[in-house]
Amino acid sequence: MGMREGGRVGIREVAKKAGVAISSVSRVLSDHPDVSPKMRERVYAAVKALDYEPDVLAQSMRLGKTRIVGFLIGDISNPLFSEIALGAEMALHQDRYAMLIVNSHGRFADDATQLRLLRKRRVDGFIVSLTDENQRDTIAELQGLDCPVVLLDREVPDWRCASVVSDHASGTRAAALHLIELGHTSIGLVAGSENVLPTRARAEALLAECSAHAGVEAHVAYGSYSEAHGEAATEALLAQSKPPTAIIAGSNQILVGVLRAIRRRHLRIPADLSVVTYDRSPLAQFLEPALGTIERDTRQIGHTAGELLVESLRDEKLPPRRIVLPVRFEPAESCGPKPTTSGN
Amino acid sequence: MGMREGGRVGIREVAKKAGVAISSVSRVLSDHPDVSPKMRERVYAAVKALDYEPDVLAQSMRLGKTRIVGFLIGDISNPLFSEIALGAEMALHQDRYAMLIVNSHGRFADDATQLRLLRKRRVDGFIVSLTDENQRDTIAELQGLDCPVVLLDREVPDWRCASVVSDHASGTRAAALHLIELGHTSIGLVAGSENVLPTRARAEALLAECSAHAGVEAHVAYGSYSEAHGEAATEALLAQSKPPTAIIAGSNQILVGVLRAIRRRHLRIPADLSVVTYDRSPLAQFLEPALGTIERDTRQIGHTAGELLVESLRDEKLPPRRIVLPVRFEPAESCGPKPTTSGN
DNA sequence: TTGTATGCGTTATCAA
DNA sequence: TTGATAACGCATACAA
Repeated sequence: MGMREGGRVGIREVAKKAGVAISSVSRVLSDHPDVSPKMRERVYAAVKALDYEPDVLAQSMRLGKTRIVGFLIGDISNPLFSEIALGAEMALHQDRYAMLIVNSHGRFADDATQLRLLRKRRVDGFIVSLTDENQRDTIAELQGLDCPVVLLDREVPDWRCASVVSDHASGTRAAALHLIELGHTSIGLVAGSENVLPTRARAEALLAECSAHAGVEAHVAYGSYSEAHGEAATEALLAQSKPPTAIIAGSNQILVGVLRAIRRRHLRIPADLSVVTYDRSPLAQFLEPALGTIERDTRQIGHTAGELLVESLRDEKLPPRRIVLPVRFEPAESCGPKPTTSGN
Repeated sequence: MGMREGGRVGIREVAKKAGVAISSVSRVLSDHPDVSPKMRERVYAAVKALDYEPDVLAQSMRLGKTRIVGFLIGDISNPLFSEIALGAEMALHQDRYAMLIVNSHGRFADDATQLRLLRKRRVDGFIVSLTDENQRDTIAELQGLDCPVVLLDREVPDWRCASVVSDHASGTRAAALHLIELGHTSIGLVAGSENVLPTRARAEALLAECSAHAGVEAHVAYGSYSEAHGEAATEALLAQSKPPTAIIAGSNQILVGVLRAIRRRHLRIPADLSVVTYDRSPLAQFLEPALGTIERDTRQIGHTAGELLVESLRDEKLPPRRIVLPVRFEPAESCGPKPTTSGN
């Protein structure tokens, strides 16, 4: 082993051992074209003998690149995000990028703070899922970055940026149409924050689909992506004089709240109320009845974002691409015909 | 703004602007005790005027510290792990540590590979949840690290290391006792890999509790933490001549397989078979019937691990601490009396 | 208390 | 094709 008394073994020791210049060692290890086979051999022998590993810190400092990607996300413990993170990590890992994950904890002010932190860490690129697309601080911070950024299901006003988005509209329209065909004339959407693209895209799509059918109306309850909002908004929707007969839950967390409210009111699904949700969770398949689900391949979303970022990292002058990924609607028993009695 | 033509603004520009030496700027910014108030003022003024930010890369290289912690985990998309990761990130973030997450994807060979990657990245410390505690490569890599490590629910043979573990035995004993009191005399545990502490601790506890009661036997099916194993192992257990009348699922993923097998056989819970599972998932509360659960505060596990690591980082010569966190058993309707008819 | 000068471990420029 | 050497941006030992 090449254990040196003081600390680690550096390129100097390798050069000395191989009897060549430091610069030659560097050239060999960075695959410079102009090196003789003999030189290669000697250097590699010394490297192996000393068990030398280049110091990435020094390399980063010299090259101005860290080969680290920053990943800003609302909350890694959200299964949706953690799946995306895994997909991204797999894509990045293939190109030897590491991933620094930071959470905004759903606090919009933390978007800018965490971006700044990542920038200070000198990450080479960003994958970003903002909590709020409209904060001036956040936008300024984003625009100030002089490295590739991939937005995850987000769009920032007046800023062209590479992004990976899901085709929320199509999935939502399919679900709405299904409910309408079952006779529902009032559909509630317990949505998340208006400040992110998916919420707006879904609400728009639902409203559009409903408007396209005479006598069908939609109720959208904006709020946060939380159980609490899911529960409260469902209560509010059902407390209306003419409550919806079908409800769409805007996320896994919201779904929990929706189901809580439904349980508290002792409503039967779908006899009293039809339910649809976005994004499948692992145990959903065992719920009774099975839930109609608007779903997408979360792993793929992350992987695509990772690939797109790597692509931009390879050639920083590439025009920003916007990739749209499919969304499916899977009907299930939780979607039934509109109840004939209007009471609850 | 301190925009410089070429690149970023460095400490040199600040020194020049303030009319002081580079070292004085450095001292002020690193809160050196011996600096006059006047100097402080001038430097901070220049810093503010130029919008100077120290280059962490250069700092890291100089200090030999990155203020980054490496987090090795089986699979961040596993809700259990992602909750732990969130807790850890919160603790680390408080001490201005960033977190580099890498996944071993449940492949034991990747434990060593990913650890090596993190080491090359020069992280200051590790939080590690191994896929396999007994691989020589992994152990060698771990022992070769010359920085603090916190093991997550793992223990490495013949190596003292700081760790955060759950009190698996107590939760498992409580569940077993509950089932035994309900009259069950054959309890199946669909466990995960024998190569990690939780599996062994749980199996041991179950076997011990069963042995302590005359006529009660336990069947442990080891395997992987996967749906596939959950399903296959459950099938195998139920196909025995004297199948268990209660089954404990070793993880969320295993639970999915267990429930699949149960559904395929059209067994009723708990009339035909009682079910208990480890680790609560978000939608579990809406399953019919509710599942008896052996659970713990995953967020706290991560947070504790983060704190413990920070503590070790503060004083590297601290003796390794082992922190044991509580595990609760929450009975529910899925645990019923032993079926009187022995058929299935 | 402040300034000067060296080195951290590389890569890259230039000359040989 | 190879070698000597100057940065990269900062922290610190030492001198003043």
